[in-house]
Amino acid sequence: MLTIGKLGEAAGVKVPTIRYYEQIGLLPEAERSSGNQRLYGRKAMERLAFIRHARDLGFTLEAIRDLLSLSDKPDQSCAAADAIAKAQLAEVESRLARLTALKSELERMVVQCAGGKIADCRVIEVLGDHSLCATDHRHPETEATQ
Amino acid sequence: MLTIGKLGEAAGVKVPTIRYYEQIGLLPEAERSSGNQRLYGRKAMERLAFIRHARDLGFTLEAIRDLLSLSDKPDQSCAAADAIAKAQLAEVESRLARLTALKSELERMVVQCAGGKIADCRVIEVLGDHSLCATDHRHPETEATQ
DNA sequence: CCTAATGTCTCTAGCAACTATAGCTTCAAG
DNA sequence: CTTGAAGCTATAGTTGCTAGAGACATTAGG
Repeated sequence: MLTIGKLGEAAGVKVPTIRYYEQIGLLPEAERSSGNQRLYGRKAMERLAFIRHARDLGFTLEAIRDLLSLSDKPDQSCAAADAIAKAQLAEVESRLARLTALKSELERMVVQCAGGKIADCRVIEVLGDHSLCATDHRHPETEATQ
Repeated sequence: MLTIGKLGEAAGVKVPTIRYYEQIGLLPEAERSSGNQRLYGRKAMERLAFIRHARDLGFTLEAIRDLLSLSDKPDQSCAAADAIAKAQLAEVESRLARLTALKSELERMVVQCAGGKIADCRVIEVLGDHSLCATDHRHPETEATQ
């Protein structure tokens, strides 16, 4: 049985994060030692590794919750799991497309900066006037962050 | 003079977001009508467009704050603005690299899902076992998992 | 066996960057 | 003059953690 610190180290997840996952019900309540410290076995370890890997792939905690509840029902069709993964793939592809456009605009901005005064700075100018920008970000509902 | 709703529509920014920007000092306090409603002129419109465009490019509000204060000093060197833009470009490039890796792993997961039962589902399996995954995310030092 | 240094406990609050709700007041159209 | 949309303030919620305070548990060294 591992204490929370060892588990975190093994899974690459910080201790407060593990407690947070328990709090929101992603991990079951851990067993406790006589001194009230959390103890984890192999099952908890695997579940945490699953969560972390899915987080690394950008799945939201909600999606992970769904995937975990699916993985508890091995006899059902995996269509739902497939759908979640496909949605995630679509999300990643759209972010990728947006980021690629962003990158080229930023590159143009940076290259054009001749190192003079602010008044002549292309960075400021391009940001101030959307029409100087080739790319169209008219209604991006998706976040650029994360 | 525009009301907040018109301004928001013109700039593609939601009304509560404009009030939020004012609250955190990104926009100056707006003039008010006799009935206490905010009124905006061309200068506010340009400033909001600048913010919006920079947000679209993924700049944080802090970076935008810096860029705005730079743009108010047209005689200074634009090295600082250039540095902010370069940092943003580096950030975008690193996200891009990560997302590209993510995309290929998700694609593999989805393609391999044969549409059977959860017990055989590659999506669940790959998520549960990091060693099934070629790409190495986020914790290269802790991941001797093999 | 005692002590000091970690590790763990709970609880609360904070971060970005908004978004939503409630309960008002003001404004423009008919 | 009335009605409905749009505005106002203030507060709280969102996601996925992270940081801090103050108290208890465990462990390594002397």
